[in-house]
Amino acid sequence: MLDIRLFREKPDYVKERLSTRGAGLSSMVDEVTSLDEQRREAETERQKLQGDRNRISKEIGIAKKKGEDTSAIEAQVRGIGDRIEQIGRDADALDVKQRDLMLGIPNLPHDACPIGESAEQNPEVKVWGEKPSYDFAPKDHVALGAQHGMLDFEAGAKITGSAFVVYRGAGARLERALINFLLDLHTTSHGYTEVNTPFVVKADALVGTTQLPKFADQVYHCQEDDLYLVPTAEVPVTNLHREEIVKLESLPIQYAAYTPCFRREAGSAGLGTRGLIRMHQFDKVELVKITTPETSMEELEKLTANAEVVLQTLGLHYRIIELCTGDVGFGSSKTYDIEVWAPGQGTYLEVSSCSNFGEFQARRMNLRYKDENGKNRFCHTLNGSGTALARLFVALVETYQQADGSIAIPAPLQRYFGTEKIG
RNA sequence: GGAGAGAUGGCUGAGUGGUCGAAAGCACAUCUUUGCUAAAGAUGCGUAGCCUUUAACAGCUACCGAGGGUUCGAAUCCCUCUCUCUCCGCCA
Repeated sequence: MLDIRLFREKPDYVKERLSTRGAGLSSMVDEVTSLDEQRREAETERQKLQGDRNRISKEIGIAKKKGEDTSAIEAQVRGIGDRIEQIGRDADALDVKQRDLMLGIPNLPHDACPIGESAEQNPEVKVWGEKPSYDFAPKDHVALGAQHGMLDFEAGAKITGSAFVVYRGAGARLERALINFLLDLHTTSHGYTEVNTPFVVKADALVGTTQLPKFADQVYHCQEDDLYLVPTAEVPVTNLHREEIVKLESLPIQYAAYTPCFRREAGSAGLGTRGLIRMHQFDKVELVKITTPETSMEELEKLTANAEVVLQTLGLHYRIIELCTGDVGFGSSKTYDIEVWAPGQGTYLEVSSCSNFGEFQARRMNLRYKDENGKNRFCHTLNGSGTALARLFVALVETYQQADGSIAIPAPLQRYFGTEKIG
């Protein structure tokens, strides 16, 4: 959520920034400011009447002690009470309306975020390694998965539905090895604290990290208990500190967490992809940082670098693109996407999206810290995948397939997996 | 799932309809004093919003787990919910 004061004081700036995301957003600014004016007018009136009531009610108490008759003055206060209720209803309604509107307005892209209209304009900012070449026709992970009995899409469809998979044998073991490898890497080499959270959360948590209310159709909801399956560990982990005032000395707070991620992918009918690329459930190790406003941009660079180490250690070719203003996510002010090369697909796959949300999420979840002057200020929050598992699995098996059909396991992963190759 | 108890400011803990945003203690901050590494005294010490303002101060409003209700007036009475603790049941 954005700061309402920014709308009052610099409406043109807010409009200008929002318009870099796309047309149509800047008109919301005028809607907010006019609503805000009405709301405050009603609020001020209500508060003035409440003051009257408080004052006169006290007088009644004093008069009663003296044994005086107070029926006339009581009637007067009753009248005030009625007006408070009327005006209060207006004020509350305007307040809800304003909040709903504000929750639907995306974050302002940072000045450092490149201007652009769509994904085509995302600049490539880094390339690491090279596309591997093969003297045979590389297979894709679906074929390799079937060949080694690692991936069973039919079983996933049978017990749950399409876009769910069953990992078997070496596949299940590889998935588990990768999770352990990633958690160990980030906790021992990069200073993150491992957390293991619930995989279901309440609505407030999703509002805090911006999945609700706008993207309600993308999350699985358990109606009976009003709980949601996490679409990413970002949700439970960032919300760990919601409604807290954290100590300045504790910043930056850095967490690494493994969770499965559940996404309805509504709107992407058939999901349009083969294999593991786009599933309703996939594993992911997520990195989350809570920082001061002054350090968040440099922490974004570090976070991205931490995620890159994963691919470097595994020897996987990747590139980094920076999302332009027209493509950057709803809550983000600046985002890097890391895309790994998958030879069997002949394409890059997004395995990590590293974002600085500024105070956008912190404001929604009321996450603050006390600064040097003892003043409460909103923290900045960041997160990035470190990395998504399913696509990492894809890149790994497709990259390391051998002419004889076997799959080599990169050296750093061998102690987690147990052997040097599959097949 | 059943029975009972509870939820008050950073912490402990008073307060059962009227000058209560809330006693007291602890902790913390500043100052003073004695002096020596501890003690005494004074003052201050919640959050958010509104109004005003260059800014601050002052003022006003709301907040005593959450949401409703009763009342001229609610931390205090009533209802619903959430969470915590104890006992019983069930259970990996």
